[in-house]
Amino acid sequence: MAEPKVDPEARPAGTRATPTDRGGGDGRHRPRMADVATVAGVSHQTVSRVINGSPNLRPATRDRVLAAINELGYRRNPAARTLVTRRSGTIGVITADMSHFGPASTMLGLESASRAAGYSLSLAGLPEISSTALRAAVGQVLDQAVEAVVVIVAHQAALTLAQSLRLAVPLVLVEGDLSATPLTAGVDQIEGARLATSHLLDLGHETVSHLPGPADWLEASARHRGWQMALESRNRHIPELMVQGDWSSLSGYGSGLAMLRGPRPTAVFAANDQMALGLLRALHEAGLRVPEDVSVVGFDDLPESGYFSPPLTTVRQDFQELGKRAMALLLRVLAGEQDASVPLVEPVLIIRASTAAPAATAS
Amino acid sequence: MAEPKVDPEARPAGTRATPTDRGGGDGRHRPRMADVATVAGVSHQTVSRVINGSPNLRPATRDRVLAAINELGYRRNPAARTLVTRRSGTIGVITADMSHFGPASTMLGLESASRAAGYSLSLAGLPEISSTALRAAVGQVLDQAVEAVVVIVAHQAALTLAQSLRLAVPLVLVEGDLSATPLTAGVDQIEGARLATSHLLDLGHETVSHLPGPADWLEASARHRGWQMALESRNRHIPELMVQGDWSSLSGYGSGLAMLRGPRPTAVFAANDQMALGLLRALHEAGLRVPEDVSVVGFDDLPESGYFSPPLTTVRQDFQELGKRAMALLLRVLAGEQDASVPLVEPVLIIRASTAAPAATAS
DNA sequence: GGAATAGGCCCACGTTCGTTT
DNA sequence: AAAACGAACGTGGGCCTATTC
Repeated sequence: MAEPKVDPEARPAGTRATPTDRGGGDGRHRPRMADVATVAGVSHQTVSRVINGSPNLRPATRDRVLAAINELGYRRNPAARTLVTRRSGTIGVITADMSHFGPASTMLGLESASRAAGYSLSLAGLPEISSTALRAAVGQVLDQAVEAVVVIVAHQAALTLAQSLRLAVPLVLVEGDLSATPLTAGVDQIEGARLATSHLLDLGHETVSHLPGPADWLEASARHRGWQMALESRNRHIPELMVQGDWSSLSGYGSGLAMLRGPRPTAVFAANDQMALGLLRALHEAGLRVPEDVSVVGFDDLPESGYFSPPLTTVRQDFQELGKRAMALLLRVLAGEQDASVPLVEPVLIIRASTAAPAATAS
Repeated sequence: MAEPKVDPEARPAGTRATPTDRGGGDGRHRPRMADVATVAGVSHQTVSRVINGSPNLRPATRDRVLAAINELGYRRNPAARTLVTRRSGTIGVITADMSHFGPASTMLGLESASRAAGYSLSLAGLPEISSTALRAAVGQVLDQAVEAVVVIVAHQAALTLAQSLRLAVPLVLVEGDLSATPLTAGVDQIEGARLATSHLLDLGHETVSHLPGPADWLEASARHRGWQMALESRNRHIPELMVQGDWSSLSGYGSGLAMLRGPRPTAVFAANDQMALGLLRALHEAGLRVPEDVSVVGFDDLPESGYFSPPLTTVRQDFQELGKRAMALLLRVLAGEQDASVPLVEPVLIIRASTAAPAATAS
């Protein structure tokens, strides 16, 4: 285990501060409760009472203590506090790639919700998606004595781990599926995929092709299922899947090129906006017009998606709300609620210019 | 100050665990060092020595302790450790909008670098960009007893705060300017803007218009300056600024529309890729071709930018590298280096299809 | 003069460090 | 040389005493 390699205080390494070092309240060290007590002329326990809002306090005393706190710039020591209360007030967050819009926005929602609840966040990233890396990340946050763990990695490996791991603290998985894991917050991916597919069907398309995301990501498989269910419920032919993407625009582009070598679909539902963008590009380069020749629907509604060429019809998920729900779920579990759960976030279809009725068939 | 509202342990509120509660090593509680010691038949100090790799240890003892640690699943208590060592091993990270690609990627780099150095990250988000919110966020991480603070908010307000604040711990500002703040890591924005502008000039454009970002963001003003310097150094006319954007595609679109009402430039340097995208959209809707009628350069190189219509010529910044440099800088400062600094990250021009020589002028 | 009310004292939390055996 | 002892980090909780009306 790597250790911090440096000492933040200018004291020579190995030297310990002796009690006389601090000289009873001079400005050299971080003041502690006792220093405040001295200045206010009370005991440190009274300072503690003031800070924690005990009701039995003479206003004059409280004011004196508050003034002393202010004067010294006192902040309580979270380590000492954690030690005695056995509560760290910290939640561990594990994320795979926070440079992506979805997870990053989820973290944003999580952060504001956690702060509102008085918790702080300790972060752990995943250098790669693997069971080992996940395990290491869990260990990393556990070493921070977190009171709970949130995993924003909607990957099969994370699901498996969540199911197998027996932690002393609750673990919430942020994913988009109604899976078998007890603690889950997510967006209703299946409904989102249905929305997208039905929209295209409603426009008059005979059927809809699907550009799937990586199969081991839970959102990808859920969207795949939703697409399939939407077609089945209307008794439509289920086209062969397009070449599976990896969420990136490049893979969407590649899948689009591959698609163009076969019979051309009139409508495509791409598993996310990035891949949809790559697909748009491939279609454009092939001289096909969107939506006249091919309609395209994405998923996510990136901030940029409304400015693609053409502006992309897509399914919006409210990631920030997702983060908030995950936190709400956690709070309930921490409060002791047995079978706590939160409803899935409902996705919304955003209709723009990349979808239209198919050109008159075989006319 | 909001407090965590719940108790993670299933113990009734208000009840304290008495020493007999834990029953000397049963599985009910998080084991402590003393439990390990009991199992291994040594004192708890010896366990500490094993964990901290003290040289004076009989191998047999070490093995026994290690076995006990394993058997009990012992993890040391960071609070107790922090209390006595006066080191939290935690760095506070303040970010304004981590759902954006830049800051999020920077955090990614920061996270991996900090973990490698044995530090963990404590996160604080900004509900809004303001001096007050910044101050609150700093307070929030300070309440975590962080050993240092990284501010990923390249805003004027953050710069001002960083200069005025006298913290007991170092504060590194991640921004893109060679400003007067002592502790800074950044990408060379001026050079990036120069790269973009010169590229357009080299293609034969008489001059280059600029779609600026919000003036109170340091990157925006640096890019503005870089653009201006590039034109000046070649004695080119400096066109009036386009309507200032707010980094969003929408604002780029709006600025584009406004531009089309005046004399049309042949080349535009947009302060980021999102605004460039909005501009592309506005140009497209006006029936103008890019790059034939207007050349456009962006800044950032989003993962999507290569798939815009047309693929966007832009200036790439390596955000992850930026995060790593910020961390490297911090480590040096924490190690006591007086005038520590790290070189700016060099941006790279990525030439794609949105730039070309101007159409023959006044032919 | 008995009940509130205000505030002090002791201890424990789980580590690490200097000293001693 | 190897390991135990004792103390200390700064806070919060239980308990108890000294005020106050």
